[in-house]
Amino acid sequence: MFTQTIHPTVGRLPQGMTPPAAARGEIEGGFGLVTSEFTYGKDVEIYGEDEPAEYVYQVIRGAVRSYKLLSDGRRQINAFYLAGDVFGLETGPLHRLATEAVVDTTVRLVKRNAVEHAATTDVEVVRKLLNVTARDLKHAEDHMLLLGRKTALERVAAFLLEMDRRLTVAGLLALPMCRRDIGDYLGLTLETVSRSLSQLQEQGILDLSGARQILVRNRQRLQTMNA
Amino acid sequence: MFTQTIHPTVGRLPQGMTPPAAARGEIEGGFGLVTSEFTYGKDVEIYGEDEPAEYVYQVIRGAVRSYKLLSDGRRQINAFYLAGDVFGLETGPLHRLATEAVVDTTVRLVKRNAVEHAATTDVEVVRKLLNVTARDLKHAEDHMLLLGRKTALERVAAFLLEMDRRLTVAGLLALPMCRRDIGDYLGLTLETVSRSLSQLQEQGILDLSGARQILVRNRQRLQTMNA
DNA sequence: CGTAGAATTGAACACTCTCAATTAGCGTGG
DNA sequence: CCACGCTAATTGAGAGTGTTCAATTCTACG
Repeated sequence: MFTQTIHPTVGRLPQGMTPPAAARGEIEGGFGLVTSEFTYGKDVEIYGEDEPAEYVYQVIRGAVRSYKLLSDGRRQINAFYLAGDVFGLETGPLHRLATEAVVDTTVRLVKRNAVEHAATTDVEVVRKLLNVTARDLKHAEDHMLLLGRKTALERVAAFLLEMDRRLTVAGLLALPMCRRDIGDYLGLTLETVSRSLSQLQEQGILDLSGARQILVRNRQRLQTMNA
Repeated sequence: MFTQTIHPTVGRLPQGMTPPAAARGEIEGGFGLVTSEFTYGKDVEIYGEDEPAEYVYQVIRGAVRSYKLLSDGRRQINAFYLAGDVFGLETGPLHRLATEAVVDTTVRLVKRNAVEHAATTDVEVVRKLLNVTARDLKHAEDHMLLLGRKTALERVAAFLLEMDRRLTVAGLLALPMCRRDIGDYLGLTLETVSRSLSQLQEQGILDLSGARQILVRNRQRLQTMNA
């Protein structure tokens, strides 16, 4: 067995522990560097805020949330990373956000200094890093508009459209995250998220077949709600 | 006279009009490319959302707001760019946000395709682009926490600390933007911004000598409010 | 000075939050 | 396979923060 599941009680990758190097591949399909795979259990921290950035990650299977905390525990989730997404890339020495596995999640890792090294000589590598960062920035810009200016219903509609686009399989949207995660992503409470979803169901726009199994019946009306 | 002020009624840089090439310099102190200067009058649009990205800009003097609009006019200001800041850099073909001069503002411009060209061969240039983008992303991440999870008072405190850091001269903070701009930056109404400032003044943390002339009396208490 | 836009302040309202109770869903073990 | 138990999700009622609308004051500038 090449990958390893760390359970919540175990915590994250211990100091000095190297992920198994048996699995090799490429981040973003082309850094041409040695990579490893690693599996994190549900709710396990991958790295903490202000922790040294030692790896760059790519989600192979599962989902990851990145977030910041205030001193009293208020949390803002900046992004959910799903299969294929690259995360954990930094230009400075530290991670500016913490990340956790939303569900059991397998990631591919590349040593950060390997990427750094490649980036000093290869223009294409730096351009890839720029593209990854620019994608995150675009997402952040859209999300600021949502957080600063949209109503609860508009936020939930936007969330559903984003997730619909990113992880709908066979017409069914299977959310990996709980209502609290959604609330912390949208700047709402979990109750408001729940009420908004119920409201969308009453209006016949959705079908909730189980709290996390969503069928989008009227994509167009969701889009118009998105202002 | 090498620079030109366009007044609000005139609008922005007209189609096909090239900024005067008389002034030369460098963006970020080192792209080594030919640049021009241009001056925009107060409230004049520099570029619109989804407009082709033809230039990269650097503020020489003044202040710029970048923002997104919803269809009904709600506005979210993502950032204020002040003297020295680079803005308008895109990896795609279009600007994803609109920008306007907050006050009469002089900018340095570089043709985007000149930057693009330099970036195909010179690793250092791409690294600079990456650094600029990463700085914007870090700002956006911090701002998402503010918009999603902070109270009105915490937002205003954070805003004052940011502006204090970036443009206090001789102990006095001279804001270039109006209350509505601040509100649209912080996800609040202008009235709430005004009330929060009054409240900070009552508590003796600030001294408002004129609505836009602020003396920060107790920086530390502002920092603790910032949670 | 006079005027127009900007900022402040007040009062009532609304949207979202908080707190609480109930229901649903899911994994575990008998 | 079903029952149990725990967590997640829903729903309700009341409270609160920030908004809206309106009036007044301030300030910058012609």
